[in-house]
Amino acid sequence: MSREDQMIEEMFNHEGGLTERQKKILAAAIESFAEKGFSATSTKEIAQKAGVAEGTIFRHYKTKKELLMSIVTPMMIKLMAPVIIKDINKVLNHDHQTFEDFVRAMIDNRRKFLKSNMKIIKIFIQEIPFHPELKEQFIEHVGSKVFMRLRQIVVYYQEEGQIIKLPPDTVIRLTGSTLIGYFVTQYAILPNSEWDDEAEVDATVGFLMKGLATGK
Amino acid sequence: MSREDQMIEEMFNHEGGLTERQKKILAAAIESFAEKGFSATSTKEIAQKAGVAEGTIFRHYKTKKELLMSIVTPMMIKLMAPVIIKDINKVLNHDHQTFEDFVRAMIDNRRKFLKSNMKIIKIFIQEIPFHPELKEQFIEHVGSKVFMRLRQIVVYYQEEGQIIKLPPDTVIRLTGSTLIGYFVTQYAILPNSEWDDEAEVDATVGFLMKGLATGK
DNA sequence: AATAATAGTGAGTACTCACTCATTTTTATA
DNA sequence: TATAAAAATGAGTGAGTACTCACTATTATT
Repeated sequence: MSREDQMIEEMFNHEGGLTERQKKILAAAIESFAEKGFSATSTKEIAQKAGVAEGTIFRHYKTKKELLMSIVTPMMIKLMAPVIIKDINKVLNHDHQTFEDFVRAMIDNRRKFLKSNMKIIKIFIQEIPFHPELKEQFIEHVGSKVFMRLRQIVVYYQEEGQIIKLPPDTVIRLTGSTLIGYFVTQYAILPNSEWDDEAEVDATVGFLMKGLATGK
Repeated sequence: MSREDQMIEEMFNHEGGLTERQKKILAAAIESFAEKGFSATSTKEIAQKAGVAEGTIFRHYKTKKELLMSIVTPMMIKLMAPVIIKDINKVLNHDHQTFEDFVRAMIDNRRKFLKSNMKIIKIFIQEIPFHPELKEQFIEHVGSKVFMRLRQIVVYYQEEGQIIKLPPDTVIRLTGSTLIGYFVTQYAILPNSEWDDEAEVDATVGFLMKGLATGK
């Protein structure tokens, strides 16, 4: 395990050092922030939902905003970790022979992440416009590192002749748009409707592959 | 001009019957809601920015929320109007010979709409998660009508043999994801960066066309 | 068992919130 | 120009707001 891997492992387990009450506060805050938004949620409400005195919240988090950040920041670490550790290695080790293999693996991987972090991701997206630090943190963590790796991956498959030689950033944008659109439709727009997932995944991946096929 | 067209015209000009002070209040509210969010904006702040007494706001709008709705609702009418009136007719009149012509016209059309309604659209997107009525209104106006028309358009080009015969809703999703991704990248993610728009539009449209090409 | 350190409490603080209403200012009508 | 109607005002209202702090309960250390 590399030094970088260890760093990330530590960041993951950072949540381990939480008291029982702290966990309750976090759970209550996640619930309320996701539902009503940061601004419209009162600390009194969080305390009640957590079954804790209001003062207890401020013993652990200096401000309400610090509570928000302690929910959202670790999620960003989680967001980037698998991309820069596992998937990139699989590509470089030729575990994913085709770009399609890679995309399908990404879909699986990101779906799991989405499902187990729905509420926190919701909070993150909802609050990004109002807290510039969030965007900055995101660029710092995800933007620089993940993007760099994704560029490498794209260039790799381009040089293999599997996908069109557009600028890598453009390829990432087109692929990202398509996959995010797939997830948003399934989980945000039509969360309760009938949805033939196998067919939709096939259509989406098929569309992507044809759209990015080499011009030859 | 059909009865439906007239209805929409009326809805458009609904803004006409506004006093000078009302316009100032709306402008101030749009500014603050877009920047800080609905919940974090106080009526006092809006009044000050508009150069108006706080009571004046409540003479025209019973509640702060009614003020929000009076900003956001007309925008939804504007959003759907051009789609259901102009573009659909052009398609049915064979003004857009190819699906590519249609997509490019849509990009132009929606870009103009976006540019002249940036802040209100920002407010709408930011507040949707916290006000279920907004989502319901959106489905009622945009969802039902616009979607129906888009389905017709897709079926038309499918029967012409220009695009693949996936379920129309899937085609709309893939096209929508691609175009929304293009706009979001340009205006929300990289609003200050260098961006070769001609190249990006060509890449995006090219990707779409190849991705949706018939399998023949 | 005594002491120290940490965690938890909830009433209290100064302040802000959306909204009201009696009063004043502006506009329309005669 | 006098009178009625409409619009605008801003001090006032009670109900919150995030956050503090003197105090109590619990846990760890000697």
